[in-house]
Amino acid sequence: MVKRTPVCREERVSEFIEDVRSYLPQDEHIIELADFLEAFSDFTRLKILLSLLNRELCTCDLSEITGLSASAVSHQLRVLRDKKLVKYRREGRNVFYSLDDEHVAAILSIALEHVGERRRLRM
Amino acid sequence: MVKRTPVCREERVSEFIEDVRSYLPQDEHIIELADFLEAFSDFTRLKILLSLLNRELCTCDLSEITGLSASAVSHQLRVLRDKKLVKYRREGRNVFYSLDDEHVAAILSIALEHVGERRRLRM
DNA sequence: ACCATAATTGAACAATTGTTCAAATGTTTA
DNA sequence: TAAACATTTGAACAATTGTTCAATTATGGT
Repeated sequence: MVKRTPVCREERVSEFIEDVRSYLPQDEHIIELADFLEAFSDFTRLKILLSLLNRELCTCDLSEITGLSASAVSHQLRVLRDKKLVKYRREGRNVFYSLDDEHVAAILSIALEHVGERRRLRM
Repeated sequence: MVKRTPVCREERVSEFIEDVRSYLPQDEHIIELADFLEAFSDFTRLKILLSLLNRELCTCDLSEITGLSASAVSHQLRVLRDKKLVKYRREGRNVFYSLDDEHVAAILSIALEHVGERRRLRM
């Protein structure tokens, strides 16, 4: 019996698949990527990030702005800190947060553009 | 008793908070944004998207490339379709998928740059 | 009409997530 | 050293997620 691996690419299968694979980052790096992008996936975290797009804010500001408890905000800020989307500095009793770098701002604005465009196209 | 709302911004509180809020998109739009960005948060979906960065691929190719069952891939493709990250066309028995627009590719490359940079900084 | 291949679907399950609540830690001022 | 405010933490819980498995739909070839 002949080897009958996936038929959708016939004989070319292994080299074709290998070619596409060769352009992919290593699994380990894709995991890092997913970990980073996952931070953008929650409503509360996005609201925090969008607020920080304009200026540095403390936990208690963010609690007021989002209408969530300081605890809930702090838990999400920890996620954003761990995934390196925000940086922070303490000033007296307050801890002020800001976006970590321009990549974070860039992703937010491209995504805003995308959904804005889609909305205009009625989707 | 005097009104004692959040103390971290004293009397300026309401106007300050309102000012930050005024720059935020409506909640409804933040939900759309989260919905879109959430699609990037999973390892498998990311691998699919990164594969499609180079060329159009059918479900069975993607199954081979990712090493996942056709069913698992198809479930994730449905998510990507619903959230408008990919478009598709049928050709005979095969359904070919490709990235929906440049925004998707742009987000992927900025994110790759971000984690690459972070990696170089040993984080 | 039948069979093989391709793709999708629905139900089920374990695993993960985000919030709440209560308690603890820092920091400043009296 | 108290008391007040700001922030963080850990445990617990409901809700959501991604995969597997079995069944179904779709298309093309014989």
